[in-house]
Amino acid sequence: AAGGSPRRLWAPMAAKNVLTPQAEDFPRWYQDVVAKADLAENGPARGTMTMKPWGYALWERIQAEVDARIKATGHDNVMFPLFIPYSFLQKEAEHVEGFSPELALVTHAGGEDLAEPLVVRPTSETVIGDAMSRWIQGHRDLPLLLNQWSNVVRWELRPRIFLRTSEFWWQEGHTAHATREEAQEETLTIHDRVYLESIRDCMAIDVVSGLKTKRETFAGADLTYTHEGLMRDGKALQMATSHNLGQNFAKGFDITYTDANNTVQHVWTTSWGMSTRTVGALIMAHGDDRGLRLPPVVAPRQVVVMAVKDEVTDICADLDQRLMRAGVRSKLDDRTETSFGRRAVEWELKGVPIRLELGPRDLADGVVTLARRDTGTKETVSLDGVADRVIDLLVEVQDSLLAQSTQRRQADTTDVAEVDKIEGPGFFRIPWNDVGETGEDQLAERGYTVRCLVTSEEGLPESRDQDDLIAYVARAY
RNA sequence: CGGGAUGUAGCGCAGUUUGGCAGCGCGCCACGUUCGGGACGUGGAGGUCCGGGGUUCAAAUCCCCGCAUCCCGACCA
Repeated sequence: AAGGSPRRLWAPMAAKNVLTPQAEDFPRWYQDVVAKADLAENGPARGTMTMKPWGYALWERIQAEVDARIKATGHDNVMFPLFIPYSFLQKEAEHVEGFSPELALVTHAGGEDLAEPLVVRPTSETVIGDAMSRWIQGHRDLPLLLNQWSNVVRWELRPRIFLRTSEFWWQEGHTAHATREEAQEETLTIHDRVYLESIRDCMAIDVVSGLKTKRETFAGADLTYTHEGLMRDGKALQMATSHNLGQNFAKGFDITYTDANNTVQHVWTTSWGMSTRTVGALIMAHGDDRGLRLPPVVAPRQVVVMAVKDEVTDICADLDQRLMRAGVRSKLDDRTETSFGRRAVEWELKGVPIRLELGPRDLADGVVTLARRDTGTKETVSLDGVADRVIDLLVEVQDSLLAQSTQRRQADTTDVAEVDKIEGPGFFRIPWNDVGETGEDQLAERGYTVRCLVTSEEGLPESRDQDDLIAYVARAY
């Protein structure tokens, strides 16, 4: 390296150590995991994102789990237009006011200026509300349960890969009901079943579930429920929201039905969404110094079978097949022309929960070496019993990751009596009566927000006016 | 929009102060040796130095204008 500066000479060494997380530069660590796990890269336009195969496979797994749960609650999938006439947004006053600053508008198309600008959808309440007004006539048309998987655009000022991109992919559910009670029940069912199960049971992330304050409520909603996860650096992240929209959109779009008494009534609607942000949450909640750690339920590959030497690839292929027949998402790595260390590191960075390493020495002993990604430990298991052991261990790893998430959330939650005592990372529990909207504004000046309100039993409140509410306060992404 | 930086090979960067052959690491290609935890050697390919204008014998480098990106803040329904 003639003429090379000292810094240049140790660049390869430094490159191996960039994953070390430090509180003050956690986002940097996060970006390194995204890059080294080969999940995604920044897109050509500001704040956009190109998802790479491993990142997409992970998102696809999350989608599959969420979609199955949505279908189980009786919803049908639909597809609505990407472009929405600007006038649609203006039909609900709070909605347009809330979204205006971050809208992407198409003003020119087909070689001429458009008579009316088109909004690239930031969410689809308006265009779906327009359809609902035609699709719903009588009470026999209710409830109407729709879900859409789509990309939406919100021109946020500070994009961050996966966590807040200008364009993101999500699932948005939209429903219409005959009564307020039914709409509220739907909102809570989605929140407690579809979303909580997806986040807690599939992604192994423990959350605080509650009601948003007025300040944080979705533009156009009466009530917004949220799941707030706590990331490794003590900052909270909103992982999914469900909205009871009351009759706000029903009145704006004239969505009415004739009830059993031949009276025309406005419907009650809900909407709810969960996005690619959850991939970011997964990284931030479970990642460690060696990269991503994936919970087995959402891992695109749960096990990778590594052939250490060429002569064992056949037996490794058999093992891979055996695992797949046993219902395990297994992958054979027979790239023996690439060094073992490089391959092992690649699967670690990508977060595959279990690696099975099989070489001639193992084969001679009738065993296989099993490496756990979450703990970094290795064990030797007999070749005959490996499938059973793998299945048990996948469950154990899943449980262990959730337990770690729960433990972190509990350890990082502090009870305080005054707003002034809130300082540092983690959640702070404080009676909502002692905060109020004034206290909320004061907290905002110091970078804190009320993430959500819960009842004294940690349950979901039915209204923001209950007396016993506890506020969860934290810094947030 | 306010404050601060940056723009040079696919990626990460040096070179700009003091104008003088376009460089380094990683990655990529070929061959060989390796390869039970991020291998090494030799050779090679790869460039609109963000764009436009100016100064000069000569500009990545100096001057002017523009554009883009990143960081801090505001904003994040």
